[in-house]
Amino acid sequence: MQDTVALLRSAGLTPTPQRIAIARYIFDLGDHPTADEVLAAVRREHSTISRATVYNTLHALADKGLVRSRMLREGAAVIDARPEAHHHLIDEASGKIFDIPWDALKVAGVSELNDFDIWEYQVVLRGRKRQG
Amino acid sequence: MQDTVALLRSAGLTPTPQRIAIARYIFDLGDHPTADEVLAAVRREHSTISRATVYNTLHALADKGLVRSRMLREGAAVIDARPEAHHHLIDEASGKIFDIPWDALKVAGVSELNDFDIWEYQVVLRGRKRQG
DNA sequence: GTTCGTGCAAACGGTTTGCAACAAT
DNA sequence: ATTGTTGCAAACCGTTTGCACGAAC
Repeated sequence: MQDTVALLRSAGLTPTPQRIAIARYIFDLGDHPTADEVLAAVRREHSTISRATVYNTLHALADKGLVRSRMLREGAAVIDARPEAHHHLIDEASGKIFDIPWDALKVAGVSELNDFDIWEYQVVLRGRKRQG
Repeated sequence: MQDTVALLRSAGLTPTPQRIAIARYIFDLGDHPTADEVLAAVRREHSTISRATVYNTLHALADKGLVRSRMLREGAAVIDARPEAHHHLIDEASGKIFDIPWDALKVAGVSELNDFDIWEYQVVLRGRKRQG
């Protein structure tokens, strides 16, 4: 909605109808769609939108730090609507990716890796959602 | 060498010259090459080896649990010569991937993720090797 | 002679690029 | 007029697949 327009504008991106639709889909969904899923979803409103525009917009959003591209699925990158640090759990039964809040896990020992300057890390977990 | 032949045989894979060369390269290197890097390296000895054979062998080795394919590089999977649990540090200056021993980091809170059965996790760190 | 492995080529899927048309300033 | 955005098509790259040849038991 207007939030999305303002968000795009404040990031220095002209809020075109296509970009608004892409951004709205990504941020409303809050999930981890692939570029193709974004394309398919936005095609419902904008039947003529092209793959190139989707990739252009995703790159622009990533450059501005509004989203992040993450390699959590085989074959395709996924768009992460939350650029702040958090962990990821991959449900290997459904393929779904769940965000795990940063504070839900504590990693000890990072500062002892003295050979490296670490500026980011995350835990990637694989498992299955419990039935019930 | 003979170790590699024995390794392949004990995994139920006929030790052909190509497979020996591929396995030897992967395990001697101990690094995280892409399939294409394996191909290029093995081409030095076996100039006629094909991409298909490399992929076939990598899949076979992965099926037998001798290596793992990991999504740690953009665009291409990398071969991990160590199937046992450990963490990974990606040097964003060189692109190199370093193994971090399992015991070097402690992750607390995994067992409190009650909605999921977790059967594997790792920490993925990004940073840069300190000069010196 | 059946099985398995190899090599070639084509296909495939995700992503990138070049370019012409078009909008907005 | 310049700048930035879109859409199309082609290219590109990593990976997979189909198939015929050849080696091994």
